Amino acid sequence: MKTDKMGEWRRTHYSSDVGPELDGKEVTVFGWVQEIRDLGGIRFLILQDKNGKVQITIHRDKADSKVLKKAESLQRQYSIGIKGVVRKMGKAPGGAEIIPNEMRIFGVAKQPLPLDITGRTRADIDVRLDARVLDLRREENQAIFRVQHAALEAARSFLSKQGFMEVFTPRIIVSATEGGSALFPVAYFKREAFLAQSPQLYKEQLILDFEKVFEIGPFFRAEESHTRRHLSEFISLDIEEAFATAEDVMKVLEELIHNVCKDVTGNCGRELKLLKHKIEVPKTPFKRFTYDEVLEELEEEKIHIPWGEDIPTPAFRLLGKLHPYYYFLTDWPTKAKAFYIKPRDDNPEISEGFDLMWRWVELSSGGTRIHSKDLLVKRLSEQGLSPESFKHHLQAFDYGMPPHAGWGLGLARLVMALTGIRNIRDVVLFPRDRFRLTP
RNA sequence: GCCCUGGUAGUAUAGUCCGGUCUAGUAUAGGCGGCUGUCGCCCGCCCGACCCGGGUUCAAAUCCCGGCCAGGGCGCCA
Repeated sequence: MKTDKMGEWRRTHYSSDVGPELDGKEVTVFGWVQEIRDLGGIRFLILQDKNGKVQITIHRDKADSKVLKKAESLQRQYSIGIKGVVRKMGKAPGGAEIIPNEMRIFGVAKQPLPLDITGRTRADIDVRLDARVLDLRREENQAIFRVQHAALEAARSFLSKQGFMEVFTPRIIVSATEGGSALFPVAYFKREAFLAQSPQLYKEQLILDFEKVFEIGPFFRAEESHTRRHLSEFISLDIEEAFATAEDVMKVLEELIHNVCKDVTGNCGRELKLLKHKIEVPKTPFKRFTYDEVLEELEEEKIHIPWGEDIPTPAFRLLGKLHPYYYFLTDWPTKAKAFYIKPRDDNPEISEGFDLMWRWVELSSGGTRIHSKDLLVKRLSEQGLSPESFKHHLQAFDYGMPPHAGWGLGLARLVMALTGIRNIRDVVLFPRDRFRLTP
């Protein structure tokens, strides 16, 4: 099919701008055909753009013959332009519609589409992800990413006001020595390198110069996990602060969450309505439970966890039922935390590490860091890591490393909390998991 | 890596337990036709499917075995 050129046409209004107050005004709108309702003598097109939908109405006996002919050739998902006159009309959605004088077809769409873009016939997530750009036509899906955008804006603005500076650390790193989760190897010229699993070491080094830094970026973990809250590639929001303790950065974190919730609630009314989700803006300070308190609580529920062990997922699910809000878990056993988390001075068995939970999901994890080189080297060895392979990191500790603390927050998990979406794949545009590498 | 569940038109499902009634039903999308106020428009007609391989049986969408794929869960996830 022959398509039209955009030519000199430029959009004058978005769908959301078209209302009864524009009655009689000529407008140019661009967008995609979401639905066609042909009643014979009258034909309704629902035109969708990034802001919403507007109805285009074509009367068979009144419309220009060229417009009529084009209208008859339209199909779902064609991208088109309409130049027409707004008419106040109580019977139209939003109280107004556009009567076209001219129509241009820019892009056609193969029929039938691989899934229902109106969302009435629901498709499985696998089918939806295979046709992700079409899946993202659905307004609820677009709403998720607008919420994410608002959350990011709120977080950036909050952190900047608190004196944090945004930085970027390398995604390509030299060795897999950070311990813990598996890394993806990459061919780096003639050497082997790895994709970074976190900015941890770099952000710690940078507080020596900038004191308060934050980073928002993708990280990679080659885990075997296949759950609704894990991906191989995820966006992490990290901060690190000099001359600070766990309690200090927990305050930053809870204030950040509070601000994000407040801003998203204020700015994303339409999106939250589309998602049928209400955000309860959490009051600060958040509740804090110690590891020991949680173990006791679980004991009452007949779940026994030996002291020092990590808390298994089913136990976390139960905790989420008991505490359906944002809360901190503190005083973790040192051996359950990473090598760089500082043991308490009065009891080295217990660390100054913490987790921020939302119900049963771990949103963030952080703590006071070790700033003594000797202790850090000792902890590395205890965890079976070689201090030699950390020499570039350790050099920072020779140059006046101050006490410091920080945390990392999983963006997609936060968006899940903000939208009520239960599968992390739904809140990532093109998710990468153990089995999915396309599209 | 382990466990559970599933795989039927473009999409979503019924049928599977208890083999024959299935020439595989329904909705939606798509095609054709009709309809001047729809907003999940409506009405009529049409197109379109049992994941792959093997086995059992007179007979397999249905039972068995293997494979592939998917979903969920667990472990793992500094």
